[in-house]
Amino acid sequence: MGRGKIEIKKIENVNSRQVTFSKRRGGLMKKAKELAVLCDAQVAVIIFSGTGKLYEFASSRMEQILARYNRNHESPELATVEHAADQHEPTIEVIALKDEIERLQLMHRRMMGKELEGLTYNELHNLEQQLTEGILSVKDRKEKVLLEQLEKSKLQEKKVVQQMKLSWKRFSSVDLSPKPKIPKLESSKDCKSTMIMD
Amino acid sequence: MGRGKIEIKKIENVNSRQVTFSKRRGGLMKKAKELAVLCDAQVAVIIFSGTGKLYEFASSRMEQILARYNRNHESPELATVEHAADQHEPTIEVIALKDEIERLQLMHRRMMGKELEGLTYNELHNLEQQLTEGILSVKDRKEKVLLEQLEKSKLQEKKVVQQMKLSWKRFSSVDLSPKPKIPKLESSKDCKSTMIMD
DNA sequence: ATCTATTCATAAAA
DNA sequence: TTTTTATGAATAGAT
Repeated sequence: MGRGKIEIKKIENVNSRQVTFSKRRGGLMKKAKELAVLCDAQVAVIIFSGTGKLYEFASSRMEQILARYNRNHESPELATVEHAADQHEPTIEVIALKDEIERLQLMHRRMMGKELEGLTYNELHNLEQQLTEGILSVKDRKEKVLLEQLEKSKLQEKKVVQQMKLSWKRFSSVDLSPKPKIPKLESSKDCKSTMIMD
Repeated sequence: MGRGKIEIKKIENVNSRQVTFSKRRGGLMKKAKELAVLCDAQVAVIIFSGTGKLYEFASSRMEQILARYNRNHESPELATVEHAADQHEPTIEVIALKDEIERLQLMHRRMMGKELEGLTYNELHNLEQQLTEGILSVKDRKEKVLLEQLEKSKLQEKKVVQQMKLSWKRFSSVDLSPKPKIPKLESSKDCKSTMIMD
């Protein structure tokens, strides 16, 4: 229905794909609304653009239609299913990957204490167990990190103190040192602390 | 688009409403499919006829689209973390999806207390905070589930007790009949106690 | 976004 | 319901 017939396959040109999306989306929404009004039907349309933006139409509250769908979906013998449509071949892999992401995200949200509604007591218990173990490990690790930092600090401090002692000795030129000094070894990179005088 | 223009309002004639429904439903499904293919969009259409029959179209798994809808709908301001790159080669999208899975899996392992080596003290602290909040929510939910179960148990118990009382009464009142019937206790949730007759 | 030449969808009839 | 056909709608490509 335009200046020429088109083949129904993915439009490769990004710009015209976007334009067509916008036009046809509007058309689809209009048709959905007309169907709902003319035929007294309950209609819901959900569209995600290629860039992930959501568009929706619902002839009544979307939640209600989806709830009804979920109920009716359980009994397939009562539903006429005009299902389509495996597209090209890569989409199957992509769909699988997206499903996996979905699953992982749900798991993550549940570990954050969200969307726990569907879980049984045992599942909740296992989740709590996991979280408890996680916390213990994290606390352990935190402690270790702190200890390491402390150790480093002490070492640093010691070096600085030694450095200062040395400086002091040289400055006062008094040999009170009980033991002869081993040649100074400046191993650390930031122990540059400039020797005064000489 | 037909032999005459029509007004968009409910068609009162039942038969022509039915005919129009059938035709326009087909048209809508076709348009939905075309939109999905042409523009690489994810499209779902759900229709309940006036008589309650379900018709559906989904360009991929309906469950997956509805799940995605639920996520996006709850927080419209949070743009879905969809691939930033413009897809021309499916491999780019696939790689992006795999990376996301990688990221989510690492996050998950860290919440389980594994692979914490690279994290700073602050990151560990935040992680612990998250886990703590998660545990609190889970414990809350667990308690709620237990309470609900307890409530249900009590109700069930009450029903059973009533059932027994009733049975007892009948038993003792007709104990002169040749064959006293002892009704069986139905363990079903809806103890319909259908023991009339005699 | 707006404009048309075309194709498409469909109302009415069969 | 499905098919046919005349017509109004939707829209592809251009501006």
